[in-house]
Amino acid sequence: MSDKQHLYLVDGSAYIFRAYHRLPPLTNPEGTPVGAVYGYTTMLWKLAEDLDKADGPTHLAVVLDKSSQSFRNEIYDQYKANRPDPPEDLVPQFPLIRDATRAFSLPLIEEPDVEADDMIASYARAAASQGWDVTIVSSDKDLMQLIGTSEQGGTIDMLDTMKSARIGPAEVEEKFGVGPELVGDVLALMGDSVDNIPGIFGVGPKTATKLIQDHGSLTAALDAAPEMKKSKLKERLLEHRADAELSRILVTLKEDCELPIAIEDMKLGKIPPEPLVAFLTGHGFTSLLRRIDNGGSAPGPTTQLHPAKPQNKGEAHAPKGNRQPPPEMPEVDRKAYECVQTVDRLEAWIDRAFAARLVAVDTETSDLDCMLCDLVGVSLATGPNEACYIPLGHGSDDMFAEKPTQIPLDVALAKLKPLLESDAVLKVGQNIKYDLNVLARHDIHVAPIDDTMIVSFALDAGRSQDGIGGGHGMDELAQRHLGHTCLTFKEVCGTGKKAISFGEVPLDRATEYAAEDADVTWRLHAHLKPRLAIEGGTRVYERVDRPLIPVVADMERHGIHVDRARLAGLSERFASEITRLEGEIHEIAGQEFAVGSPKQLGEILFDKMGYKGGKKGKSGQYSTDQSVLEKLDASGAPIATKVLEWRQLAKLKSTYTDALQQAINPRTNRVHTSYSLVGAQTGRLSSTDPNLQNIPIRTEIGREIRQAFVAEPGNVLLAADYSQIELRLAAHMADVDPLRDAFAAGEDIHARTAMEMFGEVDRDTRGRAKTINFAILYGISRWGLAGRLGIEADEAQALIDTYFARFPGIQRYIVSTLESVRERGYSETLFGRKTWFPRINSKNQAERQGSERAAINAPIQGTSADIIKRAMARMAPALEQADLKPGQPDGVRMLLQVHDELVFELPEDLAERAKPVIERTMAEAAQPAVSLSVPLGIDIGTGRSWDDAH
DNA sequence: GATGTCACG
DNA sequence: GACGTACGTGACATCC
Repeated sequence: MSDKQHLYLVDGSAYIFRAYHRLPPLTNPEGTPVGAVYGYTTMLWKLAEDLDKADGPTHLAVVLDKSSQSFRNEIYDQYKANRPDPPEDLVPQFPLIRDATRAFSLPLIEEPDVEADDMIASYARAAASQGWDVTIVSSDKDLMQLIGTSEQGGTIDMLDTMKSARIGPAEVEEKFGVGPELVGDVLALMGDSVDNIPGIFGVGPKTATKLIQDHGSLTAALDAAPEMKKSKLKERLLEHRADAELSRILVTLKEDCELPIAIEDMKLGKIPPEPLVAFLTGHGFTSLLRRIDNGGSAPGPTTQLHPAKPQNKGEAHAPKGNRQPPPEMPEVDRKAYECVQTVDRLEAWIDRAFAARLVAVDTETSDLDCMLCDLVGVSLATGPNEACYIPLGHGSDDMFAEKPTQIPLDVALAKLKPLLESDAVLKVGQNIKYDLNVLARHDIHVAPIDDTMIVSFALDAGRSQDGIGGGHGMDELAQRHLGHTCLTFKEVCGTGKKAISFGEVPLDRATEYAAEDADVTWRLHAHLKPRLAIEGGTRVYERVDRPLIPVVADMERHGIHVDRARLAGLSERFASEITRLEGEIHEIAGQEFAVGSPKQLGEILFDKMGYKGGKKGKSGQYSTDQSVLEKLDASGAPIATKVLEWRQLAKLKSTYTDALQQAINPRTNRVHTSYSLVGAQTGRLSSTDPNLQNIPIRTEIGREIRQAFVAEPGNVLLAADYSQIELRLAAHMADVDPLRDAFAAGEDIHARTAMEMFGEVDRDTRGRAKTINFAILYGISRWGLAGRLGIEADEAQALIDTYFARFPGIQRYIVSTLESVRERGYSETLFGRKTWFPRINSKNQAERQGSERAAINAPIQGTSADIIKRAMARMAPALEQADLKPGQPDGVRMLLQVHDELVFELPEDLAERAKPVIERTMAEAAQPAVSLSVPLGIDIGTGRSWDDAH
């Protein structure tokens, strides 16, 4: 083996297009494609393995196209203009190519304004002129011009990895009939329809080769044209000479590009295993992963094949992952932003976004409620400080006030629509569900999308202890990851009574705020998205959460019908009952007071009336909650009964019957909740404004509120819920055979537990068994269980011991889960969703134990959330396949999700056909990613109202 | 804005 | 020896 340096330059962009077409379409069940990425990964692997071989690389770099625009577009505006959009399922793979390259710790070259071919040419020439050998990993014919040997003895050849073929001067001669130095001349005559290089019309490879062979060069061939005998070819050569000369320039590679990384720095060494393992795991590339684990061959000559153990054992409360140094980007410069006020400038920005293939988008509106607001402006960003704001609805309502210059709303939206809907351009937003809804109301259906808030959640759920949006809000992310303080909405719009709507903000100020939001979103995406692959978040993000965003947006936008008159009737009834009870309470107490004030009530009950059992909390206030009042009630305190009744009615009236009437949207006449995808650390959704996930059901009087949720005439509501899903998952995850058998046999699970625990089943033992089953899911303590069952702590401990003895898997699950969380800092669901527990090793016992209980529960609650989310993402395709017209006025529509339940509205006559489709989609939602050892049971029903559907 | 309470899974 | 006692949410009323 000689000690000659050998540089390999990988043409990554060209590779993935070929890999996409050549490889089987590897996709996961949700259809997230990874075929090309897989091909690319195996290719890098193979190259790295060749390190010590003769002719193998000593140095290696990957070159990618930065954007689809280059200096050639300035020479010829039609350059590559005919190029079709990349296939829809290739687009999401582009960023993953970068992730893969980083996972191999390989240098990555991406330069604006030139193409990958130019960078390859420049590096190849530079290396060869130092006497290095160069291999270009590509089969692109344009690059064949470079093949040959330099004066310094460095050879340049090519390697087609798909055909395992070396391409040297002989192969070029065979293909083109001329040597590499004349390939450019042949190409200039031929043209290229894909790149839209004109060439000479009617001249193909055969003719082009012959002309160059005969005349020795392009110029000579063109010069000889007048002398040729009369023919079609002669005419064409004369007529299109200029085209050929332009083409010659276009196919010429720029060989003097600035080299951003020195070739010496491309030295290929041992591939560090950690990021690679993380990447392979994250994408489920298990066959490659096994090659590392089997003591084998991480690519490259490795001395240490296994990933190092994390160094921060026992320090999980001090995570480092989300405190990375900011990436290399210029400081945010608000003066760099453009306010777009003409169609020309708008078109320029749209072109720029198409060229970049990725654009951050943000909408500004008149109100936080995306179903009530008006669109006020749109901002776009294509890079750091490359951002603009397009005002569309600025100016006060005063008709005499002068409005600022703005592109008319309909004109601007018509221009933006093709960009926002183009498969070839990824739209990135921070909480993009909001923008999806705003734009959908203007008939713009934004896709494909990425969401920095959801990416942050997939990476860092639970890491932040408090803060609006659970620590995934933009201002917070900007501060944490970019070290940047955003302009706040309050700074721009003011606060309180003096607050103005965004449409009243002067344009210069509005531009600074709005364009900054898009700019910061772009930066956050660049920073956070690569972490997904490195840290194993890709699976849950790509397969669970990302596909859900448009699904949930649709549910929000459609809303649900509530019967206003019925709610008003209930409000009236409750009001008079409340008044009556209040009078009776005051009479018993012997004075008037605010029944709704726990402070006053506590003083009345325990000080004035002298009841026993008053317990003061740390705020020095008596507790008067339900359990306290029930005890008083049982010991014969009539006032406690009345207060309990009063509390129930006051709650139902204020929170439901009054508030829901207010929540009816006057435009749609329906109630539109807003779901948060980052609201619960476990991965559950949460629902706000109004919360439709806590509509009463447990009491008779509460269920009357459910009766006000109704279908439109001719339709019915369908409710489908997972039966005991968390217990089923616990049985599976903890390997509890008796529970699994009971579920498999369709038994009453609490009765079975009672039998195992107490040896007999009756109302009492079944009820206690049910309490214990739930206690298990929540992380049990003897005192907690004792309180719930009204027994002593040592009796409760005895029950817990019995439970563990009967179901030994449970204890193993608890111990191993806690061990893992203490060591790694996070828990994981069956689908790989992480929840971090920064206080799991806290010295404060209460804090630590609280984290432990949450950590025991999170994998179960989170897996349940993953499963129903997968069902939701698959629901529309499943209904479509069954011809149930999802989303259409005469079809089936999903309206609500309540953790283990989905609510649909559909024409009455579709109900019987819809039921099995919905049931199957929900029951099979874990598959094929996860194979459960218990069946998932679904209860399903229909009715005019939500109550009737149960 | 914090606290207490209670609606849901 | 004290701590505070089941997991995950959101809305409302009161009070400071």
